[in-house]
Amino acid sequence: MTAIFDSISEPLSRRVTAGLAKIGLVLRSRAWKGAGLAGVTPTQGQALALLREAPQGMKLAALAHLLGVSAPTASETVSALVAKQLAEKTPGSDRRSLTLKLTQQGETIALRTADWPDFLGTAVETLDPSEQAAFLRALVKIIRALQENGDIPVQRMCVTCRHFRPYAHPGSPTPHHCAFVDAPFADRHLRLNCPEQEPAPAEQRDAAWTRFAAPAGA
Amino acid sequence: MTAIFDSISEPLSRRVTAGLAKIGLVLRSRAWKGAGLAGVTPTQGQALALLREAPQGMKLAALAHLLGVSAPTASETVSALVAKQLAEKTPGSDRRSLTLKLTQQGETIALRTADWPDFLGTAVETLDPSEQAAFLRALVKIIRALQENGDIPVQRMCVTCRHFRPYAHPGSPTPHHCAFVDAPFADRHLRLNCPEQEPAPAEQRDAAWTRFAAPAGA
DNA sequence: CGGTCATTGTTCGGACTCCTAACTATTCAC
DNA sequence: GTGAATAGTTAGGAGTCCGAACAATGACCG
Repeated sequence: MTAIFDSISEPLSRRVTAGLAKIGLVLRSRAWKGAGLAGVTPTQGQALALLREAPQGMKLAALAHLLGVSAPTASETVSALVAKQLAEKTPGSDRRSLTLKLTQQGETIALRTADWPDFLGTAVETLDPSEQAAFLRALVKIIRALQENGDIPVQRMCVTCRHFRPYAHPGSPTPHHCAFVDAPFADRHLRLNCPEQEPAPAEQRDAAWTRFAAPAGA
Repeated sequence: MTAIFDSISEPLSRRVTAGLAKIGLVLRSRAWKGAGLAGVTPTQGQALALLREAPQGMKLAALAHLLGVSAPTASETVSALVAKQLAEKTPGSDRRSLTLKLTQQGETIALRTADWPDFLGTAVETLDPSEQAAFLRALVKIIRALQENGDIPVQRMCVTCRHFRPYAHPGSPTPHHCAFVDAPFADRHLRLNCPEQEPAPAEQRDAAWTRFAAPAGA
């Protein structure tokens, strides 16, 4: 039953990564055009978005880690934002560290630049809802694997959260449960960046993952 | 049956694009580290990969378009590659245009740098095969939508190919058919970059797409 | 033939991205 | 206290990216 294409094609996972890379490429190139209009460049825009998600402020090293760049690059980027009066450096806990915060203007710009990948959202919406949900579920799995491997900074995802109860309601259309808001939910509600997320202890996390990742969800 | 999460969450498509953006971010940052070892930078590596797929050579403007950058940027990038003796400029059809080709060394490096997203391949392989296939299918849909919208250069995909016969074998595990090699295939074999691809005329393309995209494939 | 006009690619100036290496200031550990 | 770790900056260099202005060449038209 093996098709000829199984032997003559590149591996499936390779074609998938190629596809993801193509999307990454266009995101990068769009970021220059789109974010450029708002007067900020891609990395600066990314930094604004990250700072917006951390209203209590963020250290430079943390920002560098999240951006996936070295400390000097982050330092330069922040300096540029400060020069544009979109962010400010406030004293941190130490006298050597500092806390980064957005200014009023920064908030405004951050909201505006958060829209730049809208063209991609439009493309995603050509998938029907159940396909989007399955796609999101697969993305979560991929990102978790990257995180587990140390290839990506730790994300505030449901699947590694203390309040996540996968398949607490088997058979239901909303089979999972969030113990924080005490409500059931489905794959389509999975979050990558929940403000309420708290990392679960290792043992709980592994058990939850095993249960969540089972093919049939059984 | 609407869950509380439907009202308090960001839209599904937005969370999907956020996930794709996160993967794009790590690809970018990895490209600096990984490709840096081979002595080429991300854009240069990307250019090598594109040139490798076009053994007959490529014009500068075409490369710029595929890279998603302006002509000056492409010109600089190519100059860097030529200086490193990884590519060469040969006369084109005109006396103003030129044809870009890889050198022997360039081939070697292109093969090496083609490996850099391997860490992502490893993560993708944590999905079971049927989930990978569904993921690829969804990626194809997204990329097609981007292409249709002019957000991404035209790709050599099965779904827009003259030889593509979606669901020519309904009910079979390999329901589609490629008229070029005259063999059946499945979603998991879909290609994003087939050397044999020839764009189908508009009418055929639309008919094939309608048939392919139908939820049940019926 | 000569005059436009579009095309192909380059150069220029400037801002940003990104790194490693070297540096200052501060804090912690013993 | 002295020395090691930590937080961030500066310096230098290669690369990425753009728009504007430029030289060629080719195409078209009167």
